[in-house]
Amino acid sequence: MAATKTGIAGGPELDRPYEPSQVEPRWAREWEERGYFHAEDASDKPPYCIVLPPPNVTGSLHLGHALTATIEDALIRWKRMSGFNALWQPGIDHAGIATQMVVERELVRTERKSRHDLGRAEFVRRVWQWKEQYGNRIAQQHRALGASLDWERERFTMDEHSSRAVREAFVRLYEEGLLYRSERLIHWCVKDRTALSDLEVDHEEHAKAELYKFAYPLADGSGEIVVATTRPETMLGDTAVAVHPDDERYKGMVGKQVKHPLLDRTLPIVADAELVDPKFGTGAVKVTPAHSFEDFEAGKRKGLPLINILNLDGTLNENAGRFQGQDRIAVRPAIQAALRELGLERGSETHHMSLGRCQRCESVVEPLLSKQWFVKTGPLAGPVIEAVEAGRIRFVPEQWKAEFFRWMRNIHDWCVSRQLWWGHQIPAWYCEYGHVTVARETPRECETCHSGRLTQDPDVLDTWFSSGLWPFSTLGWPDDTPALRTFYPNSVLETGFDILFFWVARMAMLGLHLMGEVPFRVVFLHAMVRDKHGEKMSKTRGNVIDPLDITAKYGADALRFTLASMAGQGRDIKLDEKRIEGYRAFANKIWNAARFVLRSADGYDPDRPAPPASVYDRWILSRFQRCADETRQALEEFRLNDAANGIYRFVWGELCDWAIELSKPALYGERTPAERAGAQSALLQSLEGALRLLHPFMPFVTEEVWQRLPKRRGHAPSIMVERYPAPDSLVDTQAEAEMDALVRAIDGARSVRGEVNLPPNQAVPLVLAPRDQAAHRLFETHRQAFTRLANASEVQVLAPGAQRPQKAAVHVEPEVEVHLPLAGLIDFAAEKARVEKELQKLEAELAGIAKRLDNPGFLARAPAEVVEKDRARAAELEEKRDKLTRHLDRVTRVEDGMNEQKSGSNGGAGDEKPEQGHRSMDQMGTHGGPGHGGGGDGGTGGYGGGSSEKHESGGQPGSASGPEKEGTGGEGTAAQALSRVKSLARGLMDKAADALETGMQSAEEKLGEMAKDAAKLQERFAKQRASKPARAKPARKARAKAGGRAKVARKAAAKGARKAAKPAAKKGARRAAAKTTRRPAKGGRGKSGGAKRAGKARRGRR
RNA sequence: GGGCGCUUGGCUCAGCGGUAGAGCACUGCCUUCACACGGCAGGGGUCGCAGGUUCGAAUCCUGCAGCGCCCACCA
Repeated sequence: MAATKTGIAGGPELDRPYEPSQVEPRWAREWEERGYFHAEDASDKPPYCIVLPPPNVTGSLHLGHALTATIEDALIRWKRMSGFNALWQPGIDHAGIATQMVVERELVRTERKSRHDLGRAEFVRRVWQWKEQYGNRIAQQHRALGASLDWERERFTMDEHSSRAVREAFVRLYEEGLLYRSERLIHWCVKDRTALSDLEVDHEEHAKAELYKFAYPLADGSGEIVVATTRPETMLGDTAVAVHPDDERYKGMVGKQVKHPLLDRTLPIVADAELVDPKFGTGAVKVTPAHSFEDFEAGKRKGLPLINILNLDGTLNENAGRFQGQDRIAVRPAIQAALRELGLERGSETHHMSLGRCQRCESVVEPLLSKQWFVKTGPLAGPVIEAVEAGRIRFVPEQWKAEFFRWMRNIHDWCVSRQLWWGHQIPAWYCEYGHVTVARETPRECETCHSGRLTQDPDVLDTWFSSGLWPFSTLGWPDDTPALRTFYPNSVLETGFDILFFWVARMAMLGLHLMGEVPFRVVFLHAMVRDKHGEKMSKTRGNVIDPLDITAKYGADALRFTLASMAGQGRDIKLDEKRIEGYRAFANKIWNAARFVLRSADGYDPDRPAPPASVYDRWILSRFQRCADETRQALEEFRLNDAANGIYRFVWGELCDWAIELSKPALYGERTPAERAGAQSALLQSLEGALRLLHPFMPFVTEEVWQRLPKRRGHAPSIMVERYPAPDSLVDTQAEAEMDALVRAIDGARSVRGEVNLPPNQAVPLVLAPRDQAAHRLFETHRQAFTRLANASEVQVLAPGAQRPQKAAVHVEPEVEVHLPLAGLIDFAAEKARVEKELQKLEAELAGIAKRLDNPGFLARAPAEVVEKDRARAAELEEKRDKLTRHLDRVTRVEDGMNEQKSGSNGGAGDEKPEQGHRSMDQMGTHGGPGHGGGGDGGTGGYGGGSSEKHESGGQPGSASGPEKEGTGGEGTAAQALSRVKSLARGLMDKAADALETGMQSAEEKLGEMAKDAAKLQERFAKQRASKPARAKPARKARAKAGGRAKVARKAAAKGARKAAKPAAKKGARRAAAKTTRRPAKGGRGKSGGAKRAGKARRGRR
């Protein structure tokens, strides 16, 4: 069909369904080749900059990356379209430990060699080789997602420039005394044989341990002191026993010496209130300053010596005497045995403690005395705290600020040296006399003694040191570059909350210190994407989902939109593939809407769009503008989910469900040429605008469709360099009000149709009874809308106050009563039940309001507008109630008439009565029209005599109505109940399957849980049965007797009965959605669209 | 041990003081010429429990229970 030719070679026709795989790779390539992703170093446009959190070079794209990319690309594309010089800075992190481990494993696997076999230089060369081979993968994966990163600026934390920045930062901090080398207790991983920072240690909660007690004999032989420990082996490094100074038990012992039972040493008994909790254990603590952080501090206070008993691989060293060479954990029984032999064992108990494990390899981390480099964080953190307090850095969501403060205010010095080979080697050199020279370039001689024999510190820097410089090192720092001047501070730093301390805090400290200004204005933290069990996805768990598999299946657009729509979630995002599937349908919906609109776009001139010709045109343009305003607002506030959902709702619930449907007659040439042009224009404009609104979220389908739309002269060559929809003056409250009334009336007609079980494809006549002249004009104008959208065979609009048809089902709105004169098609007993049900609903709501309005406290204290709203609502409900009551009267009498009819009398239609009162009037005759065949013309054959035929042929309504009146049950109800139970059961099964699959629960636990759930299920089922005791069986009987047609009546009657006890109303619920005018876009598209929502809100304010 | 967060229909989640919502799933009807990756209609929740504040509470406060996360060197 190729409505408009695109500039893209090989573009598919607007085939159906939409096929993302044919579109996405092409545009991803095209955009990049055209240079759209590139930002200028300097520009007249205002700058906007986000740096992509550099993924690990070993990384493969997972859903966390995809979420990051989705959010950041949405922001960048939005800003770019809004006239900003938008830079999204890409890069890769060398990821010290992680990468070294990956390459080491690979080495063992392929060559059966360790890195030591290769030597440092060769090993590092291999890592680079690995990087060249695989390091580009994640960048390609980002391209597939449509990420508009400025690839020309792509960086690596180990590239020459970054390395220079690292050395510069190191030297400056050293010179300022903010970086020092010191022998201190650090976390040591004996497996990876490196120091770890505090953050790289995970604490296993409630680790089960043995609290072991043994006695130290006093040196003077006057007795013993019993200590409790979870680590008996560390007694080899003990240099004291501590008690609480106020502990009466040990008062006389403080100052005495105890004899070490296994080594030839004595140690003092000291008093320390800080270290010792007299209530714990025996109240006496063995002190091992070299192997416990707490003891280390105590040792400092008491001037105790440090005895290191460990080698770097976790075995005991020469200080362990005869235990030398054994592993520190494996040796434990031997130590215990030795103590037992000496008769010093004093029992043990089970104890729960937290155990530090290496984040990477999970081995138990050892506190170890070691010489390492540290960053003095106190002086760096202070200014950052001030900056955040002053609002120079803002947190979104704000709750993270508190967490950030907590950490920053209790910050410890940062151990930055790592005993690895892969990373930035520390720019410090030592001469043979132990002097240190720290320099930017390799020095020739020692700056202290001028010795030429220098050795560089073999250690490398923590990966986070280089990524801590990322917001400015990528822009050219330490040079003063135009890019740095333009894009520092970055606008937003967006990342997962899990690296708030690792990365964000360090960037804030280093950035503020080295640049003199905070590195970013906003810290925007997103949730973690979890697997379907809520488990964190990680390589070690093996539960990583490759987003590209998802992309291949549903398209990058669908994945991105899903992630964006869930971006509001605080901590966890449990991704359900079904959701993605749903949004693929959305892309397809857009595709087809465009297909349709383009099909009748002939004659449309985008440079001279026709003015709106109908309410529909003005309405959809107005709604578009509201959607645009709300989207921009949501984006400004980082509510991406609200933005995405709002657009979804506009496109599906308003543009497709209503605007397109209502415009069809005009587009098909059934109206005037002006109306046709107006409809074309309004639809194309709102579709085109919606595409631009949506582009940051679904870049591909919006581009592909946009290219095919007729465009203005001088339009941009791509939607991604078009302007984002700006404020305009399209809002038309008049049109919205009219549409609102119209939509409610049509919805009402549909609803009645549904409830009396008319098949959608069966056209039936419709009679509208408007409240006043204005309503009359409105509905007269829009008769055709009912024909099309409520499948009316004929629409008659009565004069206000005119006689209503009597054999009808009805829906009441304030402006209009919608009558379906369906004699012969429906069972009036059912209609009666239906209306009674609705009346009950109304009464319940009225009662609620009345209770409030009768409450003096409410009247006195509630805001005036709340009271007024209630009054208005009450009036509305009362009016509706009256109308329905009158309708019920008519139906009741018709029912009698039908009985007569059944018995042969053909009358029953003569007892109509006027609306305004209860005067009996027989003179109506042909007045009302539809009631009497003569009122309408051809179409009215649907009721009256002709319909009787249908009636009879369709089943036996008469016979159905008999049992129904008492039975009030239905197969519909039975089916619903069944589906209910099925749902519950499914949930149960899913949970069970999950639990078993993950092996997270023991079978016993699971059984207990299932039993509980099963009880709940049973209870519900019982409740459901109890609420309609006599129903199921009579219903079945009735069906058997009455045949299919009786279903209508049964269903309606059953519902009436069921609902009687429950005042809560579905319609009321729907109305609730209307109150949010600010954000009508909650959740999905909804059945009734925004027209209704907005309309209801306005009505409420009246 | 300290701190934070969560508990709303079968599932995943919005709502956070004024009439209980969305998507998926479920039920019924409809292959009407944009779309069955569709349309229309419908069923389903006393918002974890117990108190309190308020004219009014999913919404605010307190306590309890369950779940999760972060921080911390308690032997």
